[in-house]
Amino acid sequence: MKERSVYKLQPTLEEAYNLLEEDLSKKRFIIVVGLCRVEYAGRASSKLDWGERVLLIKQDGSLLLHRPKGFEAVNWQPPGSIFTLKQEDEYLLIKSYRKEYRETLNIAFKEIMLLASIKLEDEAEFEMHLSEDEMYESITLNPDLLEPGFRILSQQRRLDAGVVDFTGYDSLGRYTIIEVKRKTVDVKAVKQAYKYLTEFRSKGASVRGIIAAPAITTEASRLAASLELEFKKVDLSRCRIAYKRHMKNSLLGAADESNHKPNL
Amino acid sequence: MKERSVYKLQPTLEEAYNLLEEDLSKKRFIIVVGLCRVEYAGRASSKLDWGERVLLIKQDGSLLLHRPKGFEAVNWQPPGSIFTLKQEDEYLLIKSYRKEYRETLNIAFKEIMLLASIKLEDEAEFEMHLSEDEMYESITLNPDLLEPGFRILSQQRRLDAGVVDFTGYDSLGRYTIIEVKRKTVDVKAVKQAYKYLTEFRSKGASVRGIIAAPAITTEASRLAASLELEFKKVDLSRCRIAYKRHMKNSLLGAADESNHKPNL
DNA sequence: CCGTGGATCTCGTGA
DNA sequence: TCACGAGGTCCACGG
Repeated sequence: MKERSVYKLQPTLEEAYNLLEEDLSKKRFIIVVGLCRVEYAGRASSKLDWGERVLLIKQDGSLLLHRPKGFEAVNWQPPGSIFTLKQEDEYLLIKSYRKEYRETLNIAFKEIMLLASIKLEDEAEFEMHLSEDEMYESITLNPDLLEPGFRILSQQRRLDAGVVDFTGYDSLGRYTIIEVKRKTVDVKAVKQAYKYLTEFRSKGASVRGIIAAPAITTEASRLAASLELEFKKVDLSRCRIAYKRHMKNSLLGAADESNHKPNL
Repeated sequence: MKERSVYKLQPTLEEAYNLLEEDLSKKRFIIVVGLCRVEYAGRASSKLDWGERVLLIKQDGSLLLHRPKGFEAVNWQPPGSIFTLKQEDEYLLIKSYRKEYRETLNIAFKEIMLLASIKLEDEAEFEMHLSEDEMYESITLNPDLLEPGFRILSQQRRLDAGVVDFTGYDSLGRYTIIEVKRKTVDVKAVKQAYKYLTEFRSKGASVRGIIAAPAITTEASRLAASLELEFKKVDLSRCRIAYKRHMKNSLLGAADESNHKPNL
């Protein structure tokens, strides 16, 4: 462990103060579990009375305070905030200040059950698949995912009403515009697609309109039908396969790069 | 501490397995610091190779995995997800499954530096001031915050295009609709407000349109001007004062209720 | 259950 | 730096 980590159970507030001071300057990942009270002021303001919580302070100056329940942190500070420590009466005060919004977060600890600080190493690259971009990409590479025989004319074509994802001809040669959504289509998405369709038709074009997505809500489906917009179910796992096949092939072409490792 | 918490430094994976099994069944707040690899599949899918991270598992089944940097968790699971443990080869596998979206999150630990689990108690109520609701409330209580002499006719009135925050008459007796935003108005907000205005005017009414907010972007300002929508700057601190005054007064009137405490 | 809008949203991208 | 749009957004509230 060689100085990389410090753990302390039930430290006194003074011990905690001294440890935290070093942790913050050494920019370690800090975990504090204890009884605290919180005040926030900035874009809004909040108060939270005494309770047992888990505080995370990261090496980049981000802060998260978690209550025993719920996905979201109850109070936080994004990266880059500045910390100051104070010992006051019976409390250990951790103050965090964020310049951009002039936001302050004050946490007063009355009792600390655990203080841990560690220098963490994590250079891995986070790979997210099937973002909206990649869904488009997989369709571009394989328009049959939309409809057998579909030929793409344009992508991300700008209109007055916005940007339409695809235009092209279907297997019967009909001019078609396609709006792609990665997730369940709601009425909002249908209305947007209808705007595009209207814009084309107002220019006198005979256009077929398609919304392509993995799913659609019942109400959106009803609206789409009444607007003569077709819904096409797109299978995400098929997109995934098409995309991976593409990545693999393009990686083969750039195999030299795939062997690179960071120097660290 | 009486069984309330368990801390273990550098546990073997087998020790960790046994401890985690009990922690999960006892629904303790769990903190794991260690070297892990992550895979997620559900609405999207992601992969994260080996690295040192901090895992939080809460008593309500929410999960957060944090890297050494950044505000956001790299992977997560909202409350209610279900966990299973497995020991496989050299790894301790923590699986989390979320029914709603059929999402799975698999975390494989190769080494654990710290395992802590605690039964946390936190019954405090989180008080947030100056949410959008409270901004409305303060304006309702004191319409002069918008414009001296303004009289409110309706609040949150439903239209086809959405819900308009206020309608009423200004000091000159002109029928006016008001859209309130708690933060900087952007073009999107202006367009929305314009929809409301259009709906009223399409019914033949002569209507004045106002957007009230603490600030407006330059472009939104330009758009508002061209659409004949007025921007009214609302001072948040004045809202705050008005709101607090109201809360104080209403608390005086409901003093008996303020003494209630939950039975727990 | 779906649908809508807000958030101390955060975070990227582009002008 | 500002403005705008996306997010595995999450979350609360309405119908």
